[in-house]
Amino acid sequence: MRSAAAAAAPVAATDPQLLAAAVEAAIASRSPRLGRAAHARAIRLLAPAIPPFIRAHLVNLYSKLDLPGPAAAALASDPSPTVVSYTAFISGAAKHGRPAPALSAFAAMLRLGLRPNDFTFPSAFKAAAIAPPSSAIGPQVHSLALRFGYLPDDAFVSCAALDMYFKTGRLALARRLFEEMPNRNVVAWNAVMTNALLDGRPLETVEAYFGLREAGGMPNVVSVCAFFNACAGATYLSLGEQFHGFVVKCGLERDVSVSNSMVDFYGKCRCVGKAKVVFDGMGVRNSVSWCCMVVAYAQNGGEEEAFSVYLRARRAGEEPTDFMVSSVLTTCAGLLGLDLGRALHAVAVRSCIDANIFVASALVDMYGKCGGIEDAEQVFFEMPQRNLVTWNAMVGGYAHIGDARNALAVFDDMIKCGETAPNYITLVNVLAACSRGGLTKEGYELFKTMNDRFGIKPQIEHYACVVDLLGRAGMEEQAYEIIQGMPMRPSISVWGALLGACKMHGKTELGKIAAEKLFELDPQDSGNHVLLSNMFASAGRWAEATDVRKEMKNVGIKKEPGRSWITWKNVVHVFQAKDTKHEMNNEIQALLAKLKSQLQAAGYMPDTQYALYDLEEEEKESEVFQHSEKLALAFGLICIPPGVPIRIMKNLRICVDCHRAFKFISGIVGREIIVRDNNRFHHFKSYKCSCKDYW
DNA sequence: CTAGGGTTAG
Repeated sequence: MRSAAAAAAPVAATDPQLLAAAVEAAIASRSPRLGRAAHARAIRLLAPAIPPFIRAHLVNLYSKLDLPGPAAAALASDPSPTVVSYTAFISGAAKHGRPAPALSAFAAMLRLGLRPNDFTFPSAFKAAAIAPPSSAIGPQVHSLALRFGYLPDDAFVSCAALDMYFKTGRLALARRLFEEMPNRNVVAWNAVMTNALLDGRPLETVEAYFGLREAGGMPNVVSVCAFFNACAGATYLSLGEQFHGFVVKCGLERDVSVSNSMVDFYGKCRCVGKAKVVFDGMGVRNSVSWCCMVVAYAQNGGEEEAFSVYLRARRAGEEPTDFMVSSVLTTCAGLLGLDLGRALHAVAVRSCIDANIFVASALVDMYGKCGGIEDAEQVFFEMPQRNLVTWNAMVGGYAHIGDARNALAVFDDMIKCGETAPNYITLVNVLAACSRGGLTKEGYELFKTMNDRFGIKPQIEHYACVVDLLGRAGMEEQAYEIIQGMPMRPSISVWGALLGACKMHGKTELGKIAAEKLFELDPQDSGNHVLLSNMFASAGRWAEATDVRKEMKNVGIKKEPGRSWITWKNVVHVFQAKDTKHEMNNEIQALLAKLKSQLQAAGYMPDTQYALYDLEEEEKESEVFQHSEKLALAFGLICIPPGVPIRIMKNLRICVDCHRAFKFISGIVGREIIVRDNNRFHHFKSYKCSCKDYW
């Protein structure tokens, strides 16, 4: 901020030194506006005789601020450009990911007979490293550097060449250059370490580090970051912990980037506590530090903590960056916090980062997961560019609400557009959409042809989807055959899908088989036991239902209590079945009684098949009328004004009777009701649900 | 006045 103020201060004299200082300040402020002002001042005060070094300053100014047009104009308007102006231009263009202008400027200076120096070559290599790898530009720059005598002796030039060979995928050439380097410094080792990381070979990063140490070298900040990064990627927890000790001894942990990479490392190794210790101990933090801490919580099930770290960052004066907003949005998706997500969308718009592809994709994902499909569509259709993750998020959004038609349509668009090939996640989402939307034939066809059409072999998740798909449609036996023909061991989700289907269609015997497999794979899970017990109960096989319950008790498995919650005026109201503790219990009970008679008048019959024990019908009826989701709905109907959709969350699947009742209630009282359970969304409107009773 | 290797996200 100080530098911005300096740049804004008027330059009174035509003193070139003062002007140069103003240009430096404009660069530091990273503000194109101040940069243009500095340029205008230079032209006004010094034209027509601008000293050569000021011209180089101006080229540098525009290049550093990433204003390619003005930078090129400033260079072109210079009657006698120097190596320095050209190098500044090349450097800026390379830094901002514009290899083409950088390399053509390099060619232009050669044509003018200007001799590239030891500053020029590193920037030229940097540009060559990000040029299309098919072009042979990198080796050409290499031979020039040889001819001008900067290779192999100049350390800066050779390190830049090394990095270029790695980044353009010429591994053999890179390794040979590395072997032949006479001055193999830390930066050379770092280039090996970081490029191994980029190519997904963390073990090689660690090995290169030990190579550096054996050669008697000392790691610097970059080496340390790369090492932690490798440990994070490969979850080498104890190696990273040992390294942490060493880093502290060297005093390198005082560097912000090093500490950031430690926070990230501990987070990725599922040690949020240790991440927090590092974060709390940091004397200086930057926006990346806050972001690493948010991500550490978010990726370890600490959505609330992640969000509160974000709020702390904002209070500490951090601007919301694209990194931060996209990270926090995933926590909103996890919390199902549509309101929080909307608020973040507004933040993104205000900070002009809502079109960033990461942010926009995160928005599509968040809206899709939080039940705001129209908002997801709007973001999706308005974004300037899309990539694989964006498409997957949109298809996934449709899958969540079971809109198979639109999921298939978007998938079709993706294929037709031809820029992005689908991956296995895309196909999981499409199959899941078909399954939930009841497009059995289309889904099954896609499953059978996905390898031929897209070169994606069905993996375990695809099998789980297709078992679900067939199972929901009442083809449990066919699903079972597919399971038996699987080339890999069926997972929990595969057997779970079969069990769910058997429960849905009362295929008790096959369900028993699936349940037993599940008990083997995950003996502590309560959900499967409950499902099997309920299945016996609905078949009237009460003795077996009770046996399963007893077994659960013996093994010490507790059923997770069903909970539903609803947010009203920023307060979360949580309900459990038969809950009477809520402050508005009397009003809730009164409304439920009234609804019950309205429902019966409308032709609703309670579905008591899943009431847990062998009770008399009437008792079962009152039992299902105290389910947590019904209590939450009654509360919502009392508090939330007409016209506003009522959004309810549940930690387990919505119960069959509640589902039936909600359809009636949505029609009787003319309200939109949206239930998000642990499986999917249900949109109730005018006696119907978006799932078409197929879930 | 110009230079190499770097931390965070969907």
